[in-house]
Amino acid sequence: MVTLKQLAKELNVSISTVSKALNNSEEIGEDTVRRVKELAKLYNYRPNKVALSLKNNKTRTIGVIIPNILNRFLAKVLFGIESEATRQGYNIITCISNESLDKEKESLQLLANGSVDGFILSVAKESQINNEVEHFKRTIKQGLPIVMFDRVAHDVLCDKVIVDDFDATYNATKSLIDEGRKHIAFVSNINDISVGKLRERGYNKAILENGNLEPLVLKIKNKEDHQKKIKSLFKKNKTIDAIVAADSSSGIIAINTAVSFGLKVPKDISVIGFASKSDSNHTLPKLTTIRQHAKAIGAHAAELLIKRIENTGLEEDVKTKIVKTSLVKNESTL
Amino acid sequence: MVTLKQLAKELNVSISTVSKALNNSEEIGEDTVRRVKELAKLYNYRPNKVALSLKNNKTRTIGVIIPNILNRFLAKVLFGIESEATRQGYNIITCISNESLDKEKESLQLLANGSVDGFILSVAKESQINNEVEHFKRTIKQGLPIVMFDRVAHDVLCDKVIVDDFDATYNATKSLIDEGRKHIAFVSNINDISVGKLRERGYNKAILENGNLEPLVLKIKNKEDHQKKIKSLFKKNKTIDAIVAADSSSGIIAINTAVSFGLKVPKDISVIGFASKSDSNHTLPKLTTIRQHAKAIGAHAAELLIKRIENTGLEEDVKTKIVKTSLVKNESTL
DNA sequence: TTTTGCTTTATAAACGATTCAACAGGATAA
DNA sequence: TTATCCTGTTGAATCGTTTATAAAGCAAAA
Repeated sequence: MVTLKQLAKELNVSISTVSKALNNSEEIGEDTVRRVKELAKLYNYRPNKVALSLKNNKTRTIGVIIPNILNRFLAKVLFGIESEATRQGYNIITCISNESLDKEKESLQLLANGSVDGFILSVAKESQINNEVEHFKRTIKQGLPIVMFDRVAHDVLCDKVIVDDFDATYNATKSLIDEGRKHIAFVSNINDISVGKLRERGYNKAILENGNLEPLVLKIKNKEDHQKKIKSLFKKNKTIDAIVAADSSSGIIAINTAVSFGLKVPKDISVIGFASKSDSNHTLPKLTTIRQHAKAIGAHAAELLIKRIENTGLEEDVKTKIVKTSLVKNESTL
Repeated sequence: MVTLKQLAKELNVSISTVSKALNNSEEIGEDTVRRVKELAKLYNYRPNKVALSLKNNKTRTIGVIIPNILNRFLAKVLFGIESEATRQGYNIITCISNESLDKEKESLQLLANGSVDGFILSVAKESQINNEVEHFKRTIKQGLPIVMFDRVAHDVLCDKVIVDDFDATYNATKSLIDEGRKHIAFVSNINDISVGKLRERGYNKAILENGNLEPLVLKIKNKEDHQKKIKSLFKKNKTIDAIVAADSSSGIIAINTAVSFGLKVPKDISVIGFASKSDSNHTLPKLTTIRQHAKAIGAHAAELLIKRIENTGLEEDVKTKIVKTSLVKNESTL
């Protein structure tokens, strides 16, 4: 990589002259500017990012800590973050916490040494279960802003981007009631995280509001055989005529299980689930889904963080942005 | 963030004394070392990463350019890269090329300014179609090593990690022949990339080796309705009794379509596809899959790159590592 | 002639760390 | 007494930038 020093030497001028010439400073003579720019172009000179970061005490880099990259929703949020960050001239350093509290702590520590200007993260399952938030607070106190998305820690004062989980399942359940469904079950594989609990509450509210219905909730633990549990739900409850799934896997498995049991979807049974577009297009019939607009969530998070990074001093109040879900009617509902 | 300077001032010693004390230098007196370490701990001092990078001309950061983060395989490779990189004390900066040549070029350019020590990437679709490789060569000439995985550019001299795509479909097809299948179709949604072509050739070879069989290939373009195309394949070819799918979507859709047509899987028809574990567990029956060991691929790529970064000078010959697939028999084959 | 002002370029400091070279000051050897 | 050797510490250079300050050269004004 060429440096200012090398250009300066070859041109027989000082380093500062070269720097100023490249930055179109008025101070430098036209002729010199031209000569400098020509040589810089020839050698494809780019200012060294690391040197700039040191000088400016800004890295234009965001640390992103994701619990699980194989989760389609989280992957898509990451995509949104990357897009918006790139658009604004920021890079992202990605760490995967693997749902582990220790890895999450470690990643924060490791990047809070000048590597990044701030963090975007979704809280690891283990951290949520243990309600551990000290590491977040410490990071913020160190002067590094955090934006949390989806799974957030309410006790931490920082910007947040969340989904209207409660309303989403409430509305989905209501739409099934409006279809005339009488035995609506709720299936969840994510009952240990905040988001999962909110979704269950939304379902419950819709069911209980209607005096004639009984809630029926199946909570599946991570280690259990997902297909088996759902199959036995169907076997034990022959009257089920609709399902609200709190996560992508549950929705897909539910629809496939129903079909394999010879049930007609959506004639005999309706299914609504949280899923990405591509996942919902893979089932047959195509799954009616609650779309979370993951990319937009990521973009909002990046936007909020960058704003905060660039407006330190202003100390604005923290914001919570709610990204509304939409119910996309496909073929698995009436 | 505390700096050496601040510690030095508070302790009334020089910066170099503090630095040496923290690095356990023999030169510094015991007592001083203790005092320095205590204060450093109190203030939670961490050496500034940016300053170190500038000094050492090494960032311990890897640039990763991924065509599409929503692809489960690529996401899992990223996971493998991240794990291995973290294990070796490296960070990763992730860029998403979105299958675009321009974005790929841009990302390389943008990070080749001292931000990273090298690159791991899978070639964007557009770059492969146009057979554009100059930007890779330029980067390598600049002194930044590249490791390519999965979709590689054969004309570029660099380390590579690939899958035995040809053998994978060859063996899968043969196993279907051994089951006694007579009408084996090949379905692909990725025919425009190198990997897809290799997979088709493996299938073709197995079919043609057996004198009695006819190849039947369905190539689906990205814009087409995936489900529709596969449905019409079934309708037009009632005798199909097995399917080899070149990509995850095709396999899943094929199995769901077969089931919805009332075919018994695997009694009437077998399906084999490339898929992740979780995707193959979502179909019913569970999809027999060609497993690519994506995480291992990522880990190998990171290992190769780090080795090359740390052994510059040695100028070893470039290596191509082939990670063998395995055929995991689930419930969609006999 | 001297002062003032303008244009253009150079010098130096700073960011935060490491490390080579220098240097006190006391102990030991010659 | 003087040279030599430790021990513990400090100063300065370096990485690649930017930028405030200094300065050089020259023309115009006083």
